[in-house]
Amino acid sequence: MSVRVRIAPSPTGDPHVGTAYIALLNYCFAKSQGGSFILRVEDTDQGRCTPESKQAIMDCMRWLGLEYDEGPDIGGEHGPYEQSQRVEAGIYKKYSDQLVEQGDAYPCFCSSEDLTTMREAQRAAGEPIMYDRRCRDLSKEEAQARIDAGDSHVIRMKTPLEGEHSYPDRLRKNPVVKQWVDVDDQVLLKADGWPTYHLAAVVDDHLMGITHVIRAEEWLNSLPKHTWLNKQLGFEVPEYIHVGLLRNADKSKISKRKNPTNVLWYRDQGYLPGALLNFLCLLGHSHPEERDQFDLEEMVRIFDLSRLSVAGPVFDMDKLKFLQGLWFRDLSPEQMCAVIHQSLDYRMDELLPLVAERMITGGDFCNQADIFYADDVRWQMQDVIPKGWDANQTRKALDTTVKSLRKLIKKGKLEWTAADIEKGIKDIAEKNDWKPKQYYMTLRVAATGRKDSPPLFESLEAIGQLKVFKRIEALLPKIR
RNA sequence: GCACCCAUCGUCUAGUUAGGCCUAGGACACCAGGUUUUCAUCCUGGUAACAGGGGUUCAAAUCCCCUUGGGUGUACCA
Repeated sequence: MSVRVRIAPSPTGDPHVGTAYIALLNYCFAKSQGGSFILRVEDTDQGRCTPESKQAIMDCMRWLGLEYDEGPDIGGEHGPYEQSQRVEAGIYKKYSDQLVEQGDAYPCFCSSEDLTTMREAQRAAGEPIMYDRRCRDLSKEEAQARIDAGDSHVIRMKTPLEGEHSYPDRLRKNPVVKQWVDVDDQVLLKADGWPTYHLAAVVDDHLMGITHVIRAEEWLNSLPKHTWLNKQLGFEVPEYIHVGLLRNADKSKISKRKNPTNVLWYRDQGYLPGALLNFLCLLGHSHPEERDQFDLEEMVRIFDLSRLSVAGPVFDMDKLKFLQGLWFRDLSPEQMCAVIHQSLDYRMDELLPLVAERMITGGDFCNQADIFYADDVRWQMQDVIPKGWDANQTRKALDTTVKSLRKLIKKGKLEWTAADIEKGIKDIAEKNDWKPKQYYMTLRVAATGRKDSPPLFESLEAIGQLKVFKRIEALLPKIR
């Protein structure tokens, strides 16, 4: 039987670098086995999924060169490849009904308030937090009566109450063992009639003939639910393989607060897809001859699941930059030229309005726009410390700014847009009684390295939250 | 809280599946030197790790146990 794998992202927000990572591993595995790589969009969360995000995921895959053999926009024998369309076809409902009929699932009428109360009580009592199964043993008649009466309900899986689930994940030394008592009666069908991930993924993997599921470690805990669902539905269980999560430098799960996680950011910033892929491949995997630089074709050639490590690797931008440098300098002048044009194009609509009035010739764009691309900023200390302020005052102002803005972002009170940034910074200025003349100048110089730059708040937005903070924090210890 | 996963230089890793070839190799970063009008590239060299404790064994980074540390999950999100 030929290998079939899939990448199943949820189109909420920007295409994530973690998705690209898992996609790469699946792609390499499939291609190294002569198999197929499939894109399936899991848009069953009606509140959060957007068509723009779906499009961005497909653009992102194409940009990376991870061409899928079947997917939403190219079709295939097992379509549709968007779960929203499959919901309409009644696919999930059918299997949910089957489980209920078999006695492997049941309707649950608990409201979200009921559940919150229940969880709070469990937390207070120091008990495990999971559904207490109060609807599990409702009689068929009673349940049917409530459904007929139009009571809002979900369908939950009726997990085994005893025994253990053991699974030999091939990346791990020992089988992964979990007691059934620790497994929750997971919701399969929501009150709106749409499936949750668990049902949808298992059903679609089966229907699409998926043989191997290479996914992130965050799914490991729900593995018993998935193997169980497969079995109760009479499906052949695909092989599940769980790989380590990408991490921030502090080892927490990678997040956009601490790393650029939007793949399109790398594209717009002028990174080469090959370099990004090369870097991603080196996380968790290694070349048998310990080589560092190699392309997708080579990755497919050397890819070997037994060479995949399980520990979650730290996403190290320094290494990415090193590889990107190697890749870029390998380009012919013609290729470089094309890449430069393209990366300029990606951001031209955004950046040109900012710098246009300061330009005299076309070439001036480079002089003005460097602040948006640079990784390292060099400051003249006499520019950093404005007239009327001393080193301490300057340091304090910059430090306070970063801390305050970070706090606002964390609380969800600040989106990284010019308007929000302006509001945040004006508040800080007022609170501390700092005059814009000095305060804005020191911010401008700290963030851009220059006294002459486009409007402050728009510039900060365009430079990006991560770079702004990074630059200021790099500057702080140098102020004296 | 409860459950599960993981553990070699600061980081990515080789070595672990088949214990000896490991006085633990490579790469990034960092430091020093060389090339370069400068910077970068490039070249040379250096600092730096088997988390701790018990076993098993003639022999353990490699196998087992405990501790510690880190991570994830615990949603009508995926």
